[in-house]
Amino acid sequence: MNDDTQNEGDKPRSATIVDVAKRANVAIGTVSRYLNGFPIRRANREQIEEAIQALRFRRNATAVAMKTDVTHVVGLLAPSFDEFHGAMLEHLSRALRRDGRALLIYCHGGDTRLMEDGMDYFSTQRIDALVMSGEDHLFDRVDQLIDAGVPLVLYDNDIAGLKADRVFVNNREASMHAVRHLLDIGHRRVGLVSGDLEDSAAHGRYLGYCDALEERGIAVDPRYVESGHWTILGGNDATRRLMSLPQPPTAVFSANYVMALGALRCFKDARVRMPEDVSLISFDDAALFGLYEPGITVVAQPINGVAQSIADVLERRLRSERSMPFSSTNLRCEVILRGSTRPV
Amino acid sequence: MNDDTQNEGDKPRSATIVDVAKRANVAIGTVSRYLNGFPIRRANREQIEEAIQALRFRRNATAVAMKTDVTHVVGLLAPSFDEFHGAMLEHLSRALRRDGRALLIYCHGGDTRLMEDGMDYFSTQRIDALVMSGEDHLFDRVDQLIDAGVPLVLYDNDIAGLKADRVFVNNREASMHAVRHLLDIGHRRVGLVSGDLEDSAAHGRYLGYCDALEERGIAVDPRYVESGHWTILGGNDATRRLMSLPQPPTAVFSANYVMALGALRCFKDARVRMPEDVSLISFDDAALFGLYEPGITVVAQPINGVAQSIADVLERRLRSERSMPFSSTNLRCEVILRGSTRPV
DNA sequence: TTGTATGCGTTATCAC
DNA sequence: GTGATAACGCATACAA
Repeated sequence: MNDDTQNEGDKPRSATIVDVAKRANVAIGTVSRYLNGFPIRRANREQIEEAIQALRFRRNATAVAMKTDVTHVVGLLAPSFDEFHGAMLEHLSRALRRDGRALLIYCHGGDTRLMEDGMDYFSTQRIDALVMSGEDHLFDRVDQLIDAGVPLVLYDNDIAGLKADRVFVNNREASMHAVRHLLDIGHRRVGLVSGDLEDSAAHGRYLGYCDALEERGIAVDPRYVESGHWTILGGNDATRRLMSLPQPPTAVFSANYVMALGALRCFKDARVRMPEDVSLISFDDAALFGLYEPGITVVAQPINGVAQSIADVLERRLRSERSMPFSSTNLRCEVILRGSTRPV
Repeated sequence: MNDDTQNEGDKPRSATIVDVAKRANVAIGTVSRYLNGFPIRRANREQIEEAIQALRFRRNATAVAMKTDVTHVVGLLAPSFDEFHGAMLEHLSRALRRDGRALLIYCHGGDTRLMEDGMDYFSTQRIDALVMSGEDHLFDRVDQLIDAGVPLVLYDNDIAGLKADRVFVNNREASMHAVRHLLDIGHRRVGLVSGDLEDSAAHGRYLGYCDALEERGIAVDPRYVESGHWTILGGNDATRRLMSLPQPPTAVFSANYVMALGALRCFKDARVRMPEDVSLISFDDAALFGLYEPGITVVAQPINGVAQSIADVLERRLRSERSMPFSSTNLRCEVILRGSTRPV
């Protein structure tokens, strides 16, 4: 009866609860109950534990998922894993892990086809929930997924009208503070390197920019608003257009850190000195922004807070009532003053 | 018989192949064969396709995994998702997706307990393979996973003695080139901010450093080698120790970009000018390194190449013989000269 | 080709 | 508490 010989090279069959039950001389149901923390007669418990050890038994998560329809896996759909989304992922991964969940990731790189493929993938993969940075034209697909019973948490960028939990930052207020700071130190011509304005995040940051200007009685001049489409190249182009205006801005506000990289590149190429010739403030803090000479003033997002909030709302929705009302969390960003902004 | 009413708020039961078969008036086996691309009578195919559309049927990946013992999910165990590992993750995610696989991630942050928990998690989760940046004291756990039939791919850092595929970069040669460059421009006292020397990556980079010095007849002085333990704070400390030597180095080589951040911070705090007072060269290229004033000379890893190689070797091993001999890939890094290194 | 039946490893529902 | 046994959704061997 010695069955220890595994097929060399091939995938060995690992022990199941049936094997454990046999070896422990108990019923399979008893083993299951042990595994799920239900009360067990002491003698049986010891037998079972011995068997589990000896057989190196590990519960097959796939089978559990199939029975219970719960995978403990959460999907994450993100455009990239740059410093911002990477940090986000890292914190979220850790926070979810504390609740016994893990992240299945899909990275679409802004490519529409890939996004759709990603949604497709997630709808067959039976995830417990989906976390994503919203993309407007995915509305229908996401909506279907929700209909199929998969809870959704939106972060970073909204998709209006979806039955979902939301965790965002106060884009509008934070941007207003940022621009207000520039106005406070005397700037009057402030350029905005914006994200795609259809994106709620870009829109919010744009509105905050407007708020600050209007508050000081400065009319919003559309020529000073250029979209950098969230990318480094786009940010570079946008900044260049801004700086070649007849009256170039004396300060630039970039709606994310990637585009700020493009702006820095532009300043460098055009030999525009910062902060002597132009001030810069950017959304998102990056590791090097504090080290860069001069340090770059930023609006720092509470990335860990966002991650934890996502994990929290997920835990509540998944653990308790799935029908609880949808929540909308709004976290505060912090303006960190550094050397890149100075009075005109 | 109208069963379209879903339990409001609760998880709706989604259509199975049984439902599809019923509606299409074919046997369940036929549907399965259709799904798996086997030949099907035309009339049946049309019926089935209609049913799938109407029922919004999506194949249940969990059930498939249970039957076939293949999940199409690959585990990734990484210390963090900073710029390096984030980029790695992004490329790997995309490369794997092309072969129909996705990544289940676990981030341990260098915490031993979390690493072990991660291994635990992956051994119940029935992943098709595990990709990881090696951690020496995980040898036993990883070995068990391999015994359980899970192929392993090591990248970034090795664990010696494991039956695994390996995808690394030429740490030793690349480091030699980097240090050689410093010597070429006249430096004689070159400091090394090293990673933990037990790590193969750190060791390789250290050896390359030694190679270059010895090649020029310069003895390796242990006082010029300080470990920064891969972290920003560690790198900062290490650099500080280096710079407070009676004869401080005129050039510093940092074994990764995170510690280079610490070095930069040190220079900044100590008002050591770069490159006037000290030259710096770092392993890994970071987005801001090219923009930083002066640009930072780096040894750039072919991150995309690493990711693609991992995907390739995985595809081969998973698709064809699981028993194929283990491969070891070694990719070339590229030294990118920028302003942070200059002749003494 | 197609239909039928069995099993993958668990959980859950019964009687006992 | 425990032991049988029926699912879960799918793939597959086998007979038709």
